[in-house]
Amino acid sequence: MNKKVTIVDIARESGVSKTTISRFLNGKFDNMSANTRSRIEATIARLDYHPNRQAQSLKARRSFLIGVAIADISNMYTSRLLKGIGDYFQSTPYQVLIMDADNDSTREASNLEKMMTEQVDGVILQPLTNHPSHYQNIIDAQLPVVQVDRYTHPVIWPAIVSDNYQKSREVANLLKQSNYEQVVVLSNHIHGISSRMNRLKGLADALATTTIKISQIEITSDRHWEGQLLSYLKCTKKTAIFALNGHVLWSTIRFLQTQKILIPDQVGIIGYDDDQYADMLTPAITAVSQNPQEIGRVAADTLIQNIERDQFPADIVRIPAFLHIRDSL
Amino acid sequence: MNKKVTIVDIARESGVSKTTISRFLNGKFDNMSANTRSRIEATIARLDYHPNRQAQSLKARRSFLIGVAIADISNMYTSRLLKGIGDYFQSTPYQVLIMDADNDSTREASNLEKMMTEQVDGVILQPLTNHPSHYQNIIDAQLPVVQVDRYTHPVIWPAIVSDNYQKSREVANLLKQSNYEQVVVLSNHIHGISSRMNRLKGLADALATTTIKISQIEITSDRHWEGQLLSYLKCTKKTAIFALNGHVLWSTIRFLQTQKILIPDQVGIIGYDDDQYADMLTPAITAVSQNPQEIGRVAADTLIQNIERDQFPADIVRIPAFLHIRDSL
DNA sequence: TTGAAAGCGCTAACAA
DNA sequence: TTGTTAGCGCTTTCAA
Repeated sequence: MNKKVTIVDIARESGVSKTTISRFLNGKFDNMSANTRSRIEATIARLDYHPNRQAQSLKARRSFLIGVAIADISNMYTSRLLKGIGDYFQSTPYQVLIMDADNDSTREASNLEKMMTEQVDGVILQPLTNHPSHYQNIIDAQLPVVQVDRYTHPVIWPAIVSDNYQKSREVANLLKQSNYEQVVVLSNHIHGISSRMNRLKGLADALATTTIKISQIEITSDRHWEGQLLSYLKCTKKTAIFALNGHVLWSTIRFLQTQKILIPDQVGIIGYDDDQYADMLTPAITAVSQNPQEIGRVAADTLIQNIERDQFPADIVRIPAFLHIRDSL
Repeated sequence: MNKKVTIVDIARESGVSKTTISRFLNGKFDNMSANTRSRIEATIARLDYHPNRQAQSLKARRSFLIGVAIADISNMYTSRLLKGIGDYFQSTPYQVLIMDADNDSTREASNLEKMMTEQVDGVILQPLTNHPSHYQNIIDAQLPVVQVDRYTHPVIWPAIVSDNYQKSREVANLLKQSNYEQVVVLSNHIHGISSRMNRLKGLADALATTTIKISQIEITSDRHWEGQLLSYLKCTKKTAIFALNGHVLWSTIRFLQTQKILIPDQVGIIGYDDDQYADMLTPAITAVSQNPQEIGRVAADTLIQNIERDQFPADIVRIPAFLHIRDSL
């Protein structure tokens, strides 16, 4: 490995002091002769010099690193979220440190510890649990944090989320219009995940004054939910399924296909569609699609406002999702 | 913001020198009294101390940062690749700096520049172009690099990819068995992307001795390709479409659906399926699915071998993809 | 078993 | 217009 070239090398080769080089690096040309400036420029290019970020950070007492603590990296919701975040930071001096918790609370804690060690200037957090006590270390450190997709209870940091509650009321209207008598809500572990709880609550509130019955099935790693679902479908009531995220939606449809249960004749279905393929199935699936890219962009912007201008914007910002009405309900 | 607690604070509060604290941090307990050790432990916990990574890096002259330069972050291939990379580094002292080029060569160059400034210890690169001259700066810096998904020509760094060429030969066999007379290869910009070129070449080589005719359509941002495709479908030959990536596959199917062109009666289709939903359509789509997570894991491991043991393994490692035969061909 | 001191690459106050 | 110097938080050599 070749020896790294440092500011001292550039200073020596340019015949000036490293102070002058530092001034050059930081764009302070006010009191610099054009000659010096161009000589430095040439030397830097010739030696392919890159200022050492660790040294700069040490001196500046900030890392220009933003931690992004993600629940699970391998789904399209997260991909698009990261696209929004990455695009925002592209034109800033910040770098993004993405850490995937793989839906494991222990790993999330470990990720946040690592972020502290990396001296991140702020965190974008998709929290795995809704209890602030899980995040005591970053609270104590008074690290700027913006939540995405979900929020803790009580809400201790700004949060950028979809308008889940409102969207579920729209879903409820659809159910009423089509004379459904029963709706089965399918989701992964729901307790403590604000987005899922709001999706359920919006539906429950909107259906409270009707005779439409709500049931709920939580999908676990065993396939117990399939039997439960079948038993709900056995009754004579006109039934719809509401799948609270993309993965659940596709698992459910796949299961219905294997059981030769016809959509929408034998059961209606609606769900959240992370992947935007819902229109490609036969029948096309009525689905809610979110705007995670915009959530990411707004979250990044909110965090930077927070870090650089000590501004704390509104607690919860709701980015509209869109309900695509198609043929499955 | 509260003042950061440093090694000096811990030293003072523990009544020892910072040398001793440093020894503690680095697990050098050989010559340390149990008393001292536990006192330090307590102080660190009490003050919630985190060693400053920038200072450590500066001293150690390495950042423990790995740069991951990705062509486009928002697709499932990349998500699963990142999952594999992240899982690997989880248990190491390295952190991962992911940068998305958004399929823009200029942005890729800028990302690599940023990585140099961040002093990354190595790079995992999904190259946007196949010409090594595009990567002159990281070549000059003698930075350890491992390529994923694609490789430059000539191959200047180890590469972990799918067995694209081989898989296309299998596709060719399928085409022969089903008596197709013509195949239209649909893809994004193909020149300079080794994976796509190999997918095309494998097919061409395997069909060279047959009468099956190969045509190629490159998908651009205008919708010109749709007309081209239709004109190929007008002829009387039994025709199949081979879509070289997931996005192209879905766009094509969506287009065929709008045109009411029946699969596989009027045209057969086969393609690469990043999202693993190909079995859910009607008819289920015959598709190649890759193993990006394993590619990521192997790439990470190869890079670390390279960095830590100066070992340079085989040039190109091919991770088997799998051809799922379903009903669309 | 522990500590003093130098130095990693950079910035900035102060001096010239 | 440019340079000297101290110091950011840590590791490590050498000494005790």
